[in-house]
Formats: sequence, structure tokens, C-alpha cells
Amino acid sequence: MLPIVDVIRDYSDIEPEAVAEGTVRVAGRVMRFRGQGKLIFAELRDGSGAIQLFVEQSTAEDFESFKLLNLGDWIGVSGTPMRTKRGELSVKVQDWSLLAPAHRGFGDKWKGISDPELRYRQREVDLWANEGVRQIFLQRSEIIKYIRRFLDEKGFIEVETPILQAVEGGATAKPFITHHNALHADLSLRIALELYLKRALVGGFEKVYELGRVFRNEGLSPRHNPEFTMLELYEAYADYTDMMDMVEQLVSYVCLSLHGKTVITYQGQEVDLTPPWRRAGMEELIFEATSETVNLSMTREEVAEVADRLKVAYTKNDGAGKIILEIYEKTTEPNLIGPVHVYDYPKEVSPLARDHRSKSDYVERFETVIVKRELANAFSELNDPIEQRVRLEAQAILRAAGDEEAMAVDEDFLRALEHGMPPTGGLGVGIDRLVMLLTDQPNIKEVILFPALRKDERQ
RNA sequence: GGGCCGCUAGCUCAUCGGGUAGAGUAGGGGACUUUUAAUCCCAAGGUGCCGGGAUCGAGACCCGGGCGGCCCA
Repeated sequence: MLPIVDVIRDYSDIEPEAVAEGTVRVAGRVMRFRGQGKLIFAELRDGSGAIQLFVEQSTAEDFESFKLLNLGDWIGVSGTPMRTKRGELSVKVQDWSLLAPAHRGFGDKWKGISDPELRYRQREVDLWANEGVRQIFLQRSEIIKYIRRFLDEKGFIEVETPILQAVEGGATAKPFITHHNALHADLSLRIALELYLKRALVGGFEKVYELGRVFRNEGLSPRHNPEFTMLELYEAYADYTDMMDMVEQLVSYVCLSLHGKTVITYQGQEVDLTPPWRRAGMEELIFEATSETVNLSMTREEVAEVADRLKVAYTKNDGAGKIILEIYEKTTEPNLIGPVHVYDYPKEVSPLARDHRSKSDYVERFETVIVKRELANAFSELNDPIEQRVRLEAQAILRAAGDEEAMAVDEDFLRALEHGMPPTGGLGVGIDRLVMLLTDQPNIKEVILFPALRKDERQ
């Protein structure tokens, strides 16, 4: 069976009204049908393209049955390439067979389906009805392929770690809980890849990554799906500045591979992904956006006053560091086009990042922002087991006090750190958001083949 | 969780100052040997998202619910 695109390529030079030598076999779906009595024109489409079928009563097998085909039916055809009087490259059908019938159509002949709810619930129809949708998912596949190629060429190894975890960790988020019957144990679905990958570092894999699904028990929005795809990578002997280079190289490599250039347009906004990208301190950016100065040499009360002035909400449990982060997220991030690496986070909001080498109460962490969205989050990893225990126990107190997003103490992880983890740079990238950026899609549902939707009670 | 918008034939959409719904397309039947959303003829197709309410009468007005989109928290 020949891909239709190959037929188009091989027989492009046939003259109008000429018939080629030899026969070709193609298969696909009948997507258009123009009956002419003793002659039928149909369009056959496969994954590679579409070609016209020319079916004559006098030369085609079982012509009467062909007349009964429906749009969407899968058929296999053997025939001779030819070009019609009007210049359309066609396959003149000699023999054909019905491979599988379609009992439902693909919507309106011209408009297909456009109702977003139908498109998401019946993506299989969307993919046939809307060529642009198909292209997005082909590009998603390309993007993931380029990511793997980039990392593999840099000597990273890909690993797989547990999705079902007794203690979920590595991020601040609510997990999904499930139950293992034989173990009589509740398990969480992972919310991050981090802790197991660091254990792989302790085990001696110096460059390691995982590309996989994580699950966070939160609401749906144009930018949030409860399950989404994360890339996390860890590199021994590297730090967060190396990770800045890594993000720039990775994203620009993928963009160049996909689009042939590193300047793109996202929702009408031009974005230049050519490295190097701007690197700026969080507090410097807050000052640019608000003309307010905040930092951790100020008291909590002084920081809170700034937040009040900027009408940024915080809670009584929030320390100065958390309030600074709130100010950043409310006043600064929503206006950042970037790409920009926003660095030096308060220690208070970063329990897994290493203390800053020169600024107390800060950690060596950055987030990369592109068009108002966090695309990556990275740090010099905390590898001191004593300090890590202190940080996690502080989280556990918050958790016990009812903060469902606070981290738990993972003894297996802490024991692993006690064996010694090399100084390491770690990086996480939201793949769905990267795909949105590179395919110019505003809604995460457009880049997830089967996005989460509420149950449709009508059926 | 809040606000706004949408939900009518398989699909894409109309309709009206409240008076029991219409077109294209798909599906069915028929004509047609060079079409390109082919064309032409015929017939059929609806719990107007669900549930209440006011009205002589509701798809339309009011209330509640569902699902989706956008915005906000």
C-alpha cells in the first residue's frame, strides 16, 4: 500500500488526459463523492494526503457497489495514475474493496464540526474535520522528538520513575489519591518527577531526564489540565546558571527544528527565542513594574505594606518571602513578554532549592517566563540532607495545619540524600505550555489530544 | 467559586412583538461519463440541553440545574 503523497510525487508530471503505465495501490477514507451516473469522482484521503479517484462504470470492478459508498468509508484501491481533462491528478480505479464502513459522518461537508465541546469530546472526528487540528498534534509529536534528540545528544539518559507513590513530593500541589487493594494502601499519583530523579543522581546517573505525565488535583482552565506532561532533567556538577543556558538551548533548538527560525508569533505577539535571554532578579523586575522596592532585608511588616499599597492579597501565615512572590505574580509576571529568566527566589517558597551562595534567605532558583507564562522552573538542587530535613519538616507543619499543598517528609528521599548527591542543577519544563507556545494555541485543550472534561450527563 | 456568552435536525446555522420551527449539508430515493463544496428532482428528518414557574398559549419571558467557551478569584 502506497502513501498517497508518494503517488502524487511519483506521477506529478503526467499530462492532462494521459494515463500512466502500471498500477498503484492506495487506501484511506472517502472524503468527497461526486456521482455522475456512469462516472464517479471521489476524494481518497490517508494520513499523508488526498488524491482524486476516477471511477468509470466501463472499467471499474463492482461499480454499482461503489455508488453506495458513504463519506468516511475506508477503502483500498488499485488503479492507474492519470490526469483528468481539468488537470486533476487521479487514480483510475480498476479494483477496490471496502475495508471498513463509517456509520457516522464528519459533520457539515464544508465546515465539519466547530463546536469546541464536540471537538474535544470527539477528537477523532475533529482530526478528520479540521486539518489544522491534525497539524497541531503532528507538531506536538515533532516537538517531543526534538526534545529527546537534544537531550540524548548531550549524553542524558531517559528513565522512568513511579507514578503511584506512597508519599507524593517535589512540588506544592494537591494530589489525586487512589488505592492499592493488595497492599491495603492509599497511593498518590505523582505531582512531580523530582525526588525519584534525584535518587537516580545519588545512584550515579549524572545526566538524567524523564518526560512524563504528572497529575495535580486542581481546577480546569485554558492553561490547566489535571494531567499534563513535564520534562525534568538533572545534571550533576551543574548549577542554576547552567540550567538557564540549558533552557535557552533546548527551546531554541526545538523551535528552530520545528519552524526553521527562532523568532515566532504567539497570539499576535512577536517572541524572539534566540539565545541569550534576559536574566533578571525578581525584585529588580518588581521594581520595573511597580517602582516599589521589596527585599528580604525588609521586615515582614514593611513588605506587607508594599503589598497593601499594590492591593496584593496575602494571608497571615505568609512570611516576607511568600508575600514578595505574591507581589511578583500579581503585578509583574502578567506583563512579562520575555523570554526572561527570573532568578533568586525567597527560600521560604522553595523547599527543594539550594541556599544562595551569597544572599541569605534566598535560594538559587529561577523561572523562565515567556508571554506571561512560566515555561520552566529550575534550581541549584539542595543536596544537604540535614538542611533538606529541616525544610521538609517545616513544610510538614504547614501540612498538618491544613495546607493541602504543603510538602510531606519523604524519608526514602532524605535517606538517599544522606548517601550523598553531587551538586546538581535541575530543570522542569511544562511541555504542554511549550507546545502551546510553538503552535500558537491559546488553550491547553488544543494541544492535549483528549483533554479533561466534565462527564456529559446527557448521554 | 463569581461574572458574561452559548446550547434549535447527525453537522453548520436561521427564525419570532410569546401563536406549536426552517435552510444548507450529511443520510434515503431518482437523473446524469470529466467533476472539484458538482448540478437537478423527490421524500424524510426535531423531547428546541434538563426541570420548574407566570401565561389561554413558551424554543423564546422568569427561576433552578447541566455542559461548554471567555474573563476574574
